Amino acid sequence: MQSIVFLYFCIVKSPKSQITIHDLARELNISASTVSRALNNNPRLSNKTKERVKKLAAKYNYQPNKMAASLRKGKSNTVGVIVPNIYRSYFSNIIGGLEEVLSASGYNLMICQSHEKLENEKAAIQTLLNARVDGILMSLSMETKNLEHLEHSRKQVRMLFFDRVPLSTQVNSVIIDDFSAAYNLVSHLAKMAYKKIAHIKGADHINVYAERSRGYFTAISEMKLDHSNDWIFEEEMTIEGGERAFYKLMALDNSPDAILCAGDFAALGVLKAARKQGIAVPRELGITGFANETFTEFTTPSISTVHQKGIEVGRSAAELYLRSINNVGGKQKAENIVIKPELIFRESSTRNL
Amino acid sequence: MQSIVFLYFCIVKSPKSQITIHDLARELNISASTVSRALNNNPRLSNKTKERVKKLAAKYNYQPNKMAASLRKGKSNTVGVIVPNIYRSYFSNIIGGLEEVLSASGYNLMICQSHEKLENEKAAIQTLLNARVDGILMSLSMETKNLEHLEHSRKQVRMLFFDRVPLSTQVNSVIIDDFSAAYNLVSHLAKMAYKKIAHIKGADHINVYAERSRGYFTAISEMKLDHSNDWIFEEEMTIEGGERAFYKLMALDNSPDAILCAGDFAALGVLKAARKQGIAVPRELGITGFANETFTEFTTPSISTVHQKGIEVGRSAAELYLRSINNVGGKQKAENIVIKPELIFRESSTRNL
DNA sequence: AAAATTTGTGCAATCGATTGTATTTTTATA
DNA sequence: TATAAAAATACAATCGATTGCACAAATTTT
Repeated sequence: MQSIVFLYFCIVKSPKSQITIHDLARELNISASTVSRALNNNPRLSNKTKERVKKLAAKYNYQPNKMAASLRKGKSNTVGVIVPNIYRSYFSNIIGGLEEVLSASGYNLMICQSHEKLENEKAAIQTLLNARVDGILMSLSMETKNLEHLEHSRKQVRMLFFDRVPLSTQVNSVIIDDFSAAYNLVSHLAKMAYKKIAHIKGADHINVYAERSRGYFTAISEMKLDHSNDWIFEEEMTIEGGERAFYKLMALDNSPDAILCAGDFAALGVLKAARKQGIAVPRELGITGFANETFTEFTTPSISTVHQKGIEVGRSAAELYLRSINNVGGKQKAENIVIKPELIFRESSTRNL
Repeated sequence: MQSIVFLYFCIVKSPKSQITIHDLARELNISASTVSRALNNNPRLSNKTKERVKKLAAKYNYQPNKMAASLRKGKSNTVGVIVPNIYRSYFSNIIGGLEEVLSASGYNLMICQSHEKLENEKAAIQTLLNARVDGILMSLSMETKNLEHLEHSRKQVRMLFFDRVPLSTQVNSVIIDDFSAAYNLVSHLAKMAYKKIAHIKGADHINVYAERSRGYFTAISEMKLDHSNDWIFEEEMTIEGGERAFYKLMALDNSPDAILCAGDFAALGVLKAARKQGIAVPRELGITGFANETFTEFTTPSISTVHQKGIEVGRSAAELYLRSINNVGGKQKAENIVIKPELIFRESSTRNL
């Protein structure tokens, strides 16, 4: 008796096996292939049959098994996405943009985070290849300096990079114009009569940081502004990184009066430390960040920064990806899209002269 | 000639078809089933054979086709996640926690956003069912008032809810103790000698908002604090919602001296409006929020709020899910886990008396 | 040395949908 | 009416991995 009750629980609780085209075919006394064709609107079938099949499918709430279809078609309609992490608003915005475009074209997203570790990046690629994604859209982790681990995935699926892209290889990519953004920030600071502009920079092997630095140096030299090697610090783009750099800069005989930070969190660190030291921002010290994190709008003073248009980057990446897969025959040249970011001038760098 | 060149491009550019167990079997002169067993460490095989197979698999960088395995096993090792959106830090933290635990157990995540729309929620469920996920972990959208659309998915896959959970049905769920959090915030405000505490509340059909309100009302009545229906506003949890409520509250003859907001963005709206009106926070007006969004730490004054421990919620949800699937036979009672949130007292509600 | 085990592999069916080819049915034409 | 053409549908193989069962080889037991 006991066991019967037990069995009853199993039956009720375990997920019911789903309806297949064979079930439908049996009930309609037709073959499974006809059912398949009916559901896919194959022109070889009569409308009458199509109607009958669709009606029954609707009645039973038939759900096609995508795995079976994918296996047969050799195409999963899923694309993998790897980002350093989804916490940062820039990346979650990119994902939003990707999803918007790709889901409209019938693709699913499988999202992985590298947490800035090469190991995780490799593992994520494995996972996505096993899941037989049709393509991988990714942004490199901080630790990724060489691209060997991408070689065999490149052979198996279509790849596309956004934001943190390989410097060397010929691949489809979407980035923003970090160079101009940094250049224009310097120009803005100069207009605000800041004379000694320092730079807290990120690691040079990451293209975005390299470009921001290049924009800074180019602007400084073209505008013939004061400069000094003492004003350049490579740091982590974190609050602590910003604080550390700030204290070192303020300890100099010849301290700067403005700091271009390659990231918002570093800018925030500078701001916190400045407030603690009683240095007036923006009057005595101008600060700019990068990324337009939500908090930059609400600090006191609010922080000038660069809106990287994540959603737009995501959309462009998705569109470029779709274009590349619909162009299988054609000679494919790597396409590199550059999105113009938008400078947002706020209190931290705006002073009345 | 032209066509040959064309073909050449096709071959080079199109993803190479991947190695299968049959390829390995052929090369080793054994059967595919033996290869499969070797790779799965089946005890019936000799170590010698296993070694040979594994070595060759490594050499060719063999990737098992998960779709084929899933199809055969009737189990995809993928779980679907539906959140209102991934931009909000609470949800991205939950996803982080889910991923941490589930990926360690060999599961992949497929993430969908409802953007607070019932339509999107339904579509996401369809998509996940088609992808044959093993389970769906979700948080309801704002628009979801009735649960009919969940009925058939409940029959097909295991479901689990977090944060925004169904009020009625018996299902596994993970929530935080919103009631106590709100209760304790009121108690904290009372300790700070605020006498007239208002409440900007969310929609009552969402459990989290209902619980926050209940905590507020219970505290007010148990502590015998002043109260008035004029001090209660249901609003959207946005900056604008907070601003609107603030102006209405300040227009009263008997204005409150503290506002318990059911969300951080509303609290931020209140803060912005108060600053604009020259009302001193926290001296003249106490403010508290909910969610510990990043910006709450960096506003001036910083905002007191509730840390909802998203990562922990995500981990618990994942663990509960794993427990539930490993317990197929057993009588399954719905389990409801409640995480204790952490109150974070900052400047916006802390005054020296 | 013959019989009984144990161990190692192969065969073939299976998961569910798709699709080239074959077959049947219907309609049009001679 | 017989025949050709067109339309509708069925058959069977396929995608790649898994697994129950059968069978063969090696080992142990009697």
